[in-house]
Amino acid sequence: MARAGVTVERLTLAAAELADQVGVENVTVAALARQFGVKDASLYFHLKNAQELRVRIALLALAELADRVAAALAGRAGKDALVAFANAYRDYAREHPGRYAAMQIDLDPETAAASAGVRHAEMTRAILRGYRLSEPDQTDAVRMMHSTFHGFVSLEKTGGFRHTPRPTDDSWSRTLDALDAVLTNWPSR
Amino acid sequence: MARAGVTVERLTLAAAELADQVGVENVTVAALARQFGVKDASLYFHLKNAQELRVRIALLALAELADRVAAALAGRAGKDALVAFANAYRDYAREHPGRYAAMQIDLDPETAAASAGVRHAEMTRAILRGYRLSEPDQTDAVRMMHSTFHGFVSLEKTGGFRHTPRPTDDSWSRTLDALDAVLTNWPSR
DNA sequence: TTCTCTTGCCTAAGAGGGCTAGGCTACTAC
DNA sequence: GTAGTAGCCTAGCCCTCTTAGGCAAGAGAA
Repeated sequence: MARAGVTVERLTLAAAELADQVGVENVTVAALARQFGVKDASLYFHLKNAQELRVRIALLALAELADRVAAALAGRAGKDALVAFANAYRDYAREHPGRYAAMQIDLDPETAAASAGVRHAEMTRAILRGYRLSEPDQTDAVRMMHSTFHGFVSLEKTGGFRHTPRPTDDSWSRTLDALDAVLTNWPSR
Repeated sequence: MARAGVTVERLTLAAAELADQVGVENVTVAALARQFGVKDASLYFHLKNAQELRVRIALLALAELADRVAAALAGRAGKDALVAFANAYRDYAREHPGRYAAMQIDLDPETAAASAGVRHAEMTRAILRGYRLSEPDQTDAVRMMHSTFHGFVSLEKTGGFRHTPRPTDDSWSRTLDALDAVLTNWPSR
């Protein structure tokens, strides 16, 4: 009997691709086992449980996204950097809806701290250097920025913007303009 | 044999409460049946399938949220209205995490059009009357506003802000300040 | 009251998925 | 070559979703 050669890495990658195709909620241990030509029970040698699969997809996605963002930010500053970051973020979410959805699951604190989410947060702060904000304004601005990106992408995906004919791409770029404007002129108390 | 007195309304309400307690993904036909002292199969007399349950939770939540927002907006205008809307939205999401999560599922177009989401959208536009924006700026602004609210609430819930000590309430109110500022001075092309 | 029809529940049963326990086998290291 | 372990298997349990078919309670008509 030849071995199937299952590894956690291969499982995670296959799970991520499955997630993009059918949604995270449909990423099942059984489906993966079929894909690898192996029985479901066998996968529990590599995984603690089905939840671990989703967590691993999330961590993979966080790392991939961080890489993309890093590449997009290289050599840019100010609004240029903002737009590049935003587009990298949105593009990733659209290309990988399942991976993106997995990112939203609640990671336990230690896992989150060890994840690429940290790199992500650092880069977000890096963008704001161009806008010369000091604490705590910087934290507030980071949170607003992240909220705007995530909210937009998320609503766009679930069809929240469907009832108005205006192209979402247009609204997106105007939202980035607005974000740039408010960061440039952050309201002081 | 006394009848259990199951109705779609009672089912939906129980499902919504269950969702708030254990999450939408754990709202199961079987669990509801247990709660009503009835066999699972019996519920299919009232429901088409398990998905319908989640849709009904979503519709209930949309209606409840629309009511809350309407109440919050009464007699307010400008930034006052913006803040009232935002807080009503966030409070609802925090009090009813399961219902809120259910709201994010993808409703098919006709269902969505018949839902209270429409009322919601109208009220959002009503806020913007105070800021005197004309189309298409108004649509862009509505989308940005909604994105910010949803994004913030969503990230707050999944722990996305946990790595920074700053109280999220503070970031929230500063975000609203910023939103007010950018709406007041919407960047023209 | 009695008959009838509909409504609301039931049992039975199959298809999946999650997961554990225990066993066999192929490779690895000595 | 042998011991040990890593990688897979079968069997089996529980849970959920869903369909099919049956029976009884209650409402309305005769």
